Amino acid sequence: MTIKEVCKKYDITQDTLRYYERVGVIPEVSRTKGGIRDYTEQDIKWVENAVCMRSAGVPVEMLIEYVKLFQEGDSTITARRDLLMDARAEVQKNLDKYQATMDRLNYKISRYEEAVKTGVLTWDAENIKKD
Amino acid sequence: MTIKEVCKKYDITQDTLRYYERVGVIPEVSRTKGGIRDYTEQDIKWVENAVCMRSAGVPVEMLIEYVKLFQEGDSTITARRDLLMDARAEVQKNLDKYQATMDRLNYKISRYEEAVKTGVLTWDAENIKKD
DNA sequence: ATATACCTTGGAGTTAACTCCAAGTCAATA
DNA sequence: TATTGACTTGGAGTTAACTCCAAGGTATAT
Repeated sequence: MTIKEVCKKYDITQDTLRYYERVGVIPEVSRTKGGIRDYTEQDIKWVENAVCMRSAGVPVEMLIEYVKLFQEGDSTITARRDLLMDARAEVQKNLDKYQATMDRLNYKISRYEEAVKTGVLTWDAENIKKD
Repeated sequence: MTIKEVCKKYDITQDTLRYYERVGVIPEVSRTKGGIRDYTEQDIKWVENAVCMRSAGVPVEMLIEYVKLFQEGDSTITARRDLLMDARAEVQKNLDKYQATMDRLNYKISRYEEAVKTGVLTWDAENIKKD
């Protein structure tokens, strides 16, 4: 698979994909004789993983560390597990924050829907913040 | 309430709080005769809102726009509602991504837990990716 | 074979959101 | 009242994660 196809598949730019490879967010990708990237299934799995992790804010630094450990072989299995658990804790923390923000936005929007109908913006006694 | 107290309450730095005020993420904060910030309940509500929204990745630019509209008065109520709905859609999209990443991490970690016990890292037929 | 489009690399530039700094002012305490 | 610590401003610097660029190689269509 060419870089163009992979980029389209995951909706990222070629620059981003080359950058990921350059810094080690994904292992080195296989090439044609001419030196042009030709992604294997394996390569694509790594890309998919990177895109997913990045979309949840897992730092590039952490993905690099994971790939490095992976390439060192089975002796790093516990280290990799620990890294994944750290990442998970971080993602969960953010998930909770995002949920809290959704709750706040839903409340505010419900007040605004009301205001658009009645022409008056009101808040519960608890929330005398008027914003 | 002093800037120090507000920062402690929301676990942010004074620089960040002054920056928020400077660029308009929150409205101008009230001052003592000496010109020192003295946050009112209202001011603090704005800070709380900003911190919450930022923690879910709502861009500074969007918060600035909201404050601007708010200060223009009731004629901007529908515009503010629309802005909030845009923000909500964005937060929801990210929430979904975070959840997808949690699922992936949970699966990987379960495989690693197994590997730590048995010494062998295995994957389902579907997931022959070995990472 | 030659033009066209796409690919390569290394390195420089950009963006958002802080974060730090210098020079000076304010306030609480000995 | 003098000193100490916290506060003020405007502006410069930093960081993470891309994003762009130039010079050149590769591959496909005429």
